[in-house]
Amino acid sequence: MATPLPRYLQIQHHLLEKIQSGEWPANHQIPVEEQLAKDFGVSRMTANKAIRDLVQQGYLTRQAGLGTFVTDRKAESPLLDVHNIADEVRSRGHDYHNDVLTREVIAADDEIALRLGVRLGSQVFHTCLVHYENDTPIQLENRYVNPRWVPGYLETDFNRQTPNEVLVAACPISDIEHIVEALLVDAETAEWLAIDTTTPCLSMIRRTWSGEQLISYARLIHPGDRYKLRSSVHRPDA
Amino acid sequence: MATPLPRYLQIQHHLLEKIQSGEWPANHQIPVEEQLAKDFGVSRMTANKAIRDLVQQGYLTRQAGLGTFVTDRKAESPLLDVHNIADEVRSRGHDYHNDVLTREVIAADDEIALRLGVRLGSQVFHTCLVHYENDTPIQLENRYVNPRWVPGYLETDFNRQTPNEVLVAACPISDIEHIVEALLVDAETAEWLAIDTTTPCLSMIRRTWSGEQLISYARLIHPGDRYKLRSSVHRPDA
DNA sequence: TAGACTATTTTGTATAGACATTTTAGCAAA
DNA sequence: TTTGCTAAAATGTCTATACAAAATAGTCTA
Repeated sequence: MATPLPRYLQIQHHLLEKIQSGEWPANHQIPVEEQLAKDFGVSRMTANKAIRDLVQQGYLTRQAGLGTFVTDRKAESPLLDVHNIADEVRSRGHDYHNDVLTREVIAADDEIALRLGVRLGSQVFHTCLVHYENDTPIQLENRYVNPRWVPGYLETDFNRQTPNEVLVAACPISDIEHIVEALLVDAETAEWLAIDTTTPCLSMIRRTWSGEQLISYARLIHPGDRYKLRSSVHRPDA
Repeated sequence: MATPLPRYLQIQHHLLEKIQSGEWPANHQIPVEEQLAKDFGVSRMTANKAIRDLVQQGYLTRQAGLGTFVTDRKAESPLLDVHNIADEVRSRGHDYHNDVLTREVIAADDEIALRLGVRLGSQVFHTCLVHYENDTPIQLENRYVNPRWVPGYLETDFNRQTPNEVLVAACPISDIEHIVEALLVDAETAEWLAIDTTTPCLSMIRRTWSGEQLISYARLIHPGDRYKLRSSVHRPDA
């Protein structure tokens, strides 16, 4: 590079490093403009420009008479996350395990054939698992998988690799559809989730495609008081 | 207000008006810094500040040696259409209308200040609406809007333009975050939605950004038996 | 005619200084 | 103890100027 980095960008990088390394936690007061200007040997206006940009970008918060502080914002979840429950639990520092209730090959009935896009009576893999966070059930997963695309699905040790991970490993996931609703569950489901039948639950139906191929149809039930679904969408062009 | 609007903000407003009114279409070249400075009787640096901010916010695009141009935005994403409750209802061939329960300016308390990213005590717009599909309530919308980015919000006729549409019209929506959970609602909310307090409901918290600016914080409550949330994600690269 | 040079326009970065506004802290007066 | 004043610290806005870098249009030259 013939042209060196502008000095205000150098200052920004310095500040971002402090913020992103965690050396400056949320609400930490950063050096005042005059000090920054002195440290970097620039005028106050240049330090101001550097800070101003970071404020607009949401990293810093300023208040006249008080100072400039690191913005307190929650960790943003990855944008197009394939939503792996095991990783999610572990990222909270908790233990993850699951119980496999069902692991079978079935003939697709009306509903499954329709939802999975296969012929009536086709052989389809079916699993039913309860996922635990620290011994508390947080999800009941009922999943139907098209054997054509993930032939080894049923042989998986699901405590080593979640159903989701098996799919991701087997084929590139290109499309995901979610249908979410709130409902009450039947007695059997309630028992598996260790809740009663008056607890509102989050039902999530997830269909997963690889290219034009419908790979898997899953129905996930979360006890309402133990789970929140978070999603972010970012459009870089707008 | 004893303190007049800073001149660089006056310039920004002038430019935004030209852009949002359509007088300056996409790719239109705006007056050069020197001209703007002369028109508003300010120094070039002040005009530069005004333009610089709008570039960061995505309204303008600059190129050294060429000029400053109105950013060419892509057509609105289906994401927004899907989440526009009025269009959704009408697309089902049903009638849509809403009741405005609250329409006010409030001082941001702890929670609102945190969630909307504004200073404690800042003035914030607040509206509370019930959305109907064929005279059946399907959503209670509690929304807080940052007045800085959508100054005319409170004057809207919400039966002609939903809150969501007002935001989309006011600024380019670049990021949306949803947090979804299942829960039971209090007696007042239940009454508004014409349900009882044992009906599981879908709670959706939606935060909307334009660039790095947090525009709006909304809490949407749907009766569980009357609504399903549908979302699709497509990853072209995978 | 193709290529090199030049001038012009416009944005990009940077400076040093000035004054205004906001907030807090400390001190003095009621 | 409460109130009010003042000083300070810090950000907010603004100016006038300077030079650098990028793109373009025009001109001169080989």
